[in-house]
Amino acid sequence: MEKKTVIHWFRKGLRIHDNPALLAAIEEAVKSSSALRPIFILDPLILTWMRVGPNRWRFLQQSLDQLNENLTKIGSKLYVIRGTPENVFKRIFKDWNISYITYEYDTEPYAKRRDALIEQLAHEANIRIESEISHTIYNTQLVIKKNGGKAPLTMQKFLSVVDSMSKPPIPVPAPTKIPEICKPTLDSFEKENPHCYDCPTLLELKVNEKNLNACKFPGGETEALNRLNKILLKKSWICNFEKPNTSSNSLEPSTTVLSPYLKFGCLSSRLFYYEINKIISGQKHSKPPVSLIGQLMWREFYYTVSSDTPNFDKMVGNPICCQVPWDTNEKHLEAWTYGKTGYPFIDAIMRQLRQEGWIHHLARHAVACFLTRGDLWISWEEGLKVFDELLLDSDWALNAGNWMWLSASAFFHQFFRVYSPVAFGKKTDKFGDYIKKYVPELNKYPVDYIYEPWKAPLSVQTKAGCLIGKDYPKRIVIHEDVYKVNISKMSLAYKNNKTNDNNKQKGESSKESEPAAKKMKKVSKSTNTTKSDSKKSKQTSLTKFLKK
DNA sequence: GGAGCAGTTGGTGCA
DNA sequence: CTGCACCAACTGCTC
Repeated sequence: MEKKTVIHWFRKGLRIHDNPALLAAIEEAVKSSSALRPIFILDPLILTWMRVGPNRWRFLQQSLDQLNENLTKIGSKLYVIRGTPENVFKRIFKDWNISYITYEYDTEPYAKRRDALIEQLAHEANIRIESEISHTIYNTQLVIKKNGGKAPLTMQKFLSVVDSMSKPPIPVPAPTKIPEICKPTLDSFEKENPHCYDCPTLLELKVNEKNLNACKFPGGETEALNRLNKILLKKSWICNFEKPNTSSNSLEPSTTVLSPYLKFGCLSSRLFYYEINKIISGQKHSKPPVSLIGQLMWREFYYTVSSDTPNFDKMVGNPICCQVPWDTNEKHLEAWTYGKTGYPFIDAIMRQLRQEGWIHHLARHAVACFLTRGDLWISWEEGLKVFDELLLDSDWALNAGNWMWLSASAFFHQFFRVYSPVAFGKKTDKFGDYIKKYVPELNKYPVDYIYEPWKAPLSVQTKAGCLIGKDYPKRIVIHEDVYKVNISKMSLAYKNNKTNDNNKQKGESSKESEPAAKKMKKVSKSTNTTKSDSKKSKQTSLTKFLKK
């Protein structure tokens, strides 16, 4: 009989620092003189259905490599096991004589289902299983409890709730040397194939290295800590940080780019939180929601709301999401996705996203507004899918939450504030250097036309070697026309939502009211000017009110 | 229950 | 260059 084995199961949390579940596993292994096997499960099926672009596969591959390195340094290693979690556990329950399993708690619905299944299996096999909270700074369930059983739906409310709670747990140190006695022997698979638990290569992850761009943000815990430590040196920058004042289109990132490391858990959000707090305490400093701590609080906020909201990543069946009759337009969606809208600022952002896997938060605002309520009137769920594929930091809760925010579907409601695909970028890059970098076909354009190349006279276009409509697309919509129509469509969607909500509350059948989508089509044809339309709607709501 | 205010990050035009 | 009113007018929260 194989000697007893203790498992720590890595999923997110790809680090050894501030990893309480890993520490618990080590402690148990030492105490019971068991073998310690830290594992990561690589499900080959996921390679076929998950929306993960090559940049993020590379980031994961690098993160696993560094995790294995860091585990090796303390006398262990990472066992990467191929298969579905269910099949993998069924097999190792038998082969490894497992007595105890630990993992980091995960709030995502997919993860909750997965973990419930494994907990059930462990229970049936009489194996102890324990999870620790360390992906978020706060325990999301406690935040919800403190707020009366519901997730706070505004940032201010969230901040007041966490302020009234006790300070979050202090990060735990990384483990040091693991005793020899906890070293596992080779199992029968390893005897046949000594490399069967090795970290995956890019080839195994079906990434064609030839298609990859230069790696700007390498994955892994060591990279994460190096990046954090460099930032921590900039004390006055940290104290003065205000997100809205950072640039969406500088040639090098104007923010920390720690998000991919937080997403995979290469960096502990609690460590980041405590290190920043150390620096700002006793100093004059910016405050949430715009400060660096505020950025972490936004992450907590979305994690908390998403854990408490059904269908959080969808419009239909999502109780906090405004139901909007978005259009489908394959051509426009494709133009947006590949950076061919004819708006250089928008296209530069979308191309940077595809190449590098990271774009500034405000750049995300500009393209998200453009896709949804601003210009194209396409569902935020389509944008979410593209971001999910291409972002290194794509995080289920944050991605859906921010898409709802930008499309004014939840959290944010001032839908009449629309980003201009021309004016917004000019504020921080008046010469268009960012555009020239990512949309190189325009790099000979004079500064007067770089944001609006369709305005360039033919002679200028010829001289710059780039004809609009041939070498660079003609803009696919006229922003100054469509955004006004879209504002009034949004206004109507809000009104319909309100009536539907009221009907629901009264317990009336919603079938009686005309479906929102039908109403919308009628109106969008007749909306020429915002003024007359909104006056009309004001009147109708007033008469309705008087009739009551 | 209604008024008033605030809400991480809009754009434009004018003083 | 900065500050401000205006655009038309949203929701959630507080009092």
